[in-house]
Amino acid sequence: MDYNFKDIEKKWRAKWAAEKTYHVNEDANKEKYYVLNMFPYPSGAGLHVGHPLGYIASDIYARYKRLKGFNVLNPMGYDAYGLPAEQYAIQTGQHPAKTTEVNIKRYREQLDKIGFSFDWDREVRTCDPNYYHWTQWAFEKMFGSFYCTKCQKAQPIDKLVARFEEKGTEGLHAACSEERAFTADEWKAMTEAEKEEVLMNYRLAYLGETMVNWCPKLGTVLANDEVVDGVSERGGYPVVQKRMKQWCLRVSAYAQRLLDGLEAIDWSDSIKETQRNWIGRSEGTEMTFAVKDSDVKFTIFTTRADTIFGVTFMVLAPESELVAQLTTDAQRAEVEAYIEATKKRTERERIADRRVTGVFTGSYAVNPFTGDAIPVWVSDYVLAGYGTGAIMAVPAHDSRDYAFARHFNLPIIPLIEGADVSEESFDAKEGIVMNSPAAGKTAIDGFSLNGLTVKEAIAATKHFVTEKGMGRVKVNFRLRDAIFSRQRYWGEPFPVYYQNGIPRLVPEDCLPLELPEVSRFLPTETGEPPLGNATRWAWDTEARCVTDNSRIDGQKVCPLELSTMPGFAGSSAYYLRYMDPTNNTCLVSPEADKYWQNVDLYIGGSEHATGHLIYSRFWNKFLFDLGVSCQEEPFKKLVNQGMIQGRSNFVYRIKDTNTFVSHGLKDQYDVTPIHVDVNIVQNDRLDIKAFKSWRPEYATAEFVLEGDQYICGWAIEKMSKSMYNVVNPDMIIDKYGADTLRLYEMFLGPINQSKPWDSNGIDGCFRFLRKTWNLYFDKAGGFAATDTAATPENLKTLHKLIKKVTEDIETFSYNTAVPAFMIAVGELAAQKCTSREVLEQLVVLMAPFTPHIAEELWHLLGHDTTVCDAKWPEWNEDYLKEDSVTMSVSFNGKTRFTLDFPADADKAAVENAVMNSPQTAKYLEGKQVVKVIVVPGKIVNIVVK
RNA sequence: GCGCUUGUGGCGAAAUUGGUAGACGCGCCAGACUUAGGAUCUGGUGAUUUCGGUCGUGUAGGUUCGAGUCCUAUCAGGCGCACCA
Repeated sequence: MDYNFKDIEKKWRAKWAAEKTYHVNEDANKEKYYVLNMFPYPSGAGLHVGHPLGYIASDIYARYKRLKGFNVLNPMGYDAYGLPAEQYAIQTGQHPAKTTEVNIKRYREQLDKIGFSFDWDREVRTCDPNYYHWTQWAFEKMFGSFYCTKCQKAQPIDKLVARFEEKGTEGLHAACSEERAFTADEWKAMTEAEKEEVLMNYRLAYLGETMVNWCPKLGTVLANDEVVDGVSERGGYPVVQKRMKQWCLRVSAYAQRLLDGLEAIDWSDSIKETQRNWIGRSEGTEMTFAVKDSDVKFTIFTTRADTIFGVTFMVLAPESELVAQLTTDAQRAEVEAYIEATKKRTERERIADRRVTGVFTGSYAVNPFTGDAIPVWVSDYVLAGYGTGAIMAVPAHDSRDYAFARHFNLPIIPLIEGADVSEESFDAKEGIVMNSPAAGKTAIDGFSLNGLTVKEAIAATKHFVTEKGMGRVKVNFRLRDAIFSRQRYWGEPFPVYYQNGIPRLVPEDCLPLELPEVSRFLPTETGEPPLGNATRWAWDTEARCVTDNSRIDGQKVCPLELSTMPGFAGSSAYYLRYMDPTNNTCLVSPEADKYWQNVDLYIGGSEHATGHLIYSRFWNKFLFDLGVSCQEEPFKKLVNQGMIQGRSNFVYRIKDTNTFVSHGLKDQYDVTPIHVDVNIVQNDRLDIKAFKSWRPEYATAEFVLEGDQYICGWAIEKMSKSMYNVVNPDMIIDKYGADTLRLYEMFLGPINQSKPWDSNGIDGCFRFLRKTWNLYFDKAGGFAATDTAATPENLKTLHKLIKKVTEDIETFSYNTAVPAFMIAVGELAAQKCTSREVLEQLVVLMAPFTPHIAEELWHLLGHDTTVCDAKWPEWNEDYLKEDSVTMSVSFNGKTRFTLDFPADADKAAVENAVMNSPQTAKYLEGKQVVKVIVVPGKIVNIVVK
């Protein structure tokens, strides 16, 4: 009987859907296991073979866990809001709601063909009002919270208000945008607008005026992780720095917890390291400098407090407010010209062109240790957003300061014994400190660092600075607050309206605030949000509903916020929503949350390391503080699947002709390589007929063949339409079936490694499935399983396989599990095994990998339940025991021959037998035995002289 | 520049974690069956060799009876961060 994968797969897919085989409910009697894939953004191009890689890997694990008796949650949904979806819609001239709908349908069709065990009843879409209700809800909670740095958690903003009423900011521990100080009386005297403005400084979701990444082409601001090399990640358009009022999330408040949380989760070192880098914790000192002939004081941040005696100039960021205060009249024109010039440069230009630039302000700061006057400069190598936007420059021990000093001819004072700073700075934090202070000079209170190691000197300076009130020890993070508004149409609307200019929340019970229809949804270069085009887009505070724009009167009917939330908003807590996707009263019920806890296994690409994977950890920590999520970390274990690259094929056209030369002969001609559609090439052989009809201009093409074949060249490139190397899973499934595709994708190599797709090896996997199928049928086509007992040989093969496959699944080494199946099936075929007990367990082992064929065979074996409810077999070591072991005998580590021993032979017996064997005698001629090493079951090594 | 990661046949890759390197698959070679083969089945396949061997896991050292595996240095590729003071 033939392996008719088409009928088999179609039949079971229909049945699984009809019987809701993969639907799960909370079940207190069963242990839960939560498997999750990063949900896809449904692009217009559909799935290519790279997309399902992670889904297949997680599906195998989900099915395995189910067979092991766990109650497995394995959901799927769509990340449908955001920039990519909207850009696609704009490019194709359609409404994003429409393209999203169409794309999702296409995705679903493709996904359904691969035989996943997703519970589609739990599907979520980020653009669905029932879903984004809870995105908006979480935003409202963040707006209504501040971060207490003492108890290290989010707290209701009311608590902060109560505190201000009582004590003002005295002894306050709260994360904020800028430090402020006021008394209770001052607070009470503030107007409502003033109070609101103050509270914005502390809210976790706040309206802040900051430098943002503005992308004119996309017509929106972007978060830091959405900007790569100074251009937008989507589309590659230039990004400029612009001061704008934007909604932000105070992610920075959670920086320490985000860092600490990494210790407890099972993620790869590289992703953890990337996140640590992004969070960028840096312990240093803040020191205050006075300005000569002025009342102005300013603070700098340094990790090298020990180098205070080597400070020869100070530098301010061009955006710093201090610049205006410190610029003298004589220098004003020059400074203003410099700042104008800096503003014009985009981020990209600043990165590309690292010329040293800067200008003197005319002011001098006073070194608090020596009283020396130090010139204050402005330069764009100092960033406004980090530390205090001002630095003390120590050219001898910082390469950037060194370059600056060299360029402007400023003094360089070495502070470390033996450091040669004639050519470059000495940046390493090592060595013995000198010149601190220089010989013949004295510092305040006789302070000296001379003779200390750098480490000791840093500590001593910190201590001194703190004690004398000259500054404080400070931890800085590179992690910035996330900019949360986008001047775009296709995203979650903010549940915010403005009453007399003060932002207010749309009442919780009025959520979701639905995205309105607009006449034009295209973004504008000047940044007017498309939502401004909606006619009904104001909030009636009395009727508590959205109303007409025309009726805005500043009191009862107020304008709504017009920007929308960014792509990462909807993807930050979707794993919680899967637990309880249809709940209309809360994001997730406490019962569902308590049962499913958090994601046990999360699979997705490592490109989200500094985006989604930070934001969702932040979001979950916030919900944890609220008591909504019972786990602080959302994803216990993370597996990063590698990218599937494309394998392009080339034909070689002889220049100025329509003749194509086969790959092996191309060097004899002057040829142009041309990409050819990989779908008309098999095993690098061109289907000439298909090629001729591929494009009209090739209809008359002629060929120079090797033998009677045209061999194509190949190269590894990104999988993309323009390279004609996109392999569509539908075509593979049509030709070989979903089971073969699943098996082959796993067989391709380790799951976490990037690798090119190469259709060449797929036949091997198909042959294996056919062989497996044939194992269950006799020559006449009858079903072969009988009630004969399994032979010891059968059991050995089977249990070897159970052990190998179980261990490989547990460690995600699917690529080595597949060969184990191939070997086992080969052995069972050779053994002519027909034993039902063996064949049945083989089917269960295969079920996670190739569910369709397994289900078919399971039913042919006489079961009327699904194979998903079978029990994963356990291996028995007794069956694996060998009667005899083959041990290799080496001389000085070089293997010479092998000998067989009984499995239970002890060291002495083995040594005795080896030393008395004729082979050994032959090798020992004229040599002297120094030592004999016996590793039972493995090797005997004889050391000779 | 800093951090992470990977280097093994013609190709994708294995290697019980220090014990016979190259499992398994692709490709290639030979044979069988075929009108035919880009179908199927069987066998072979690291290099070299005077057929005894010898050499082989990016390179150079080291530890060890024994190293793909551990240590040191170095080279190359991939990824991430990057004027972060």
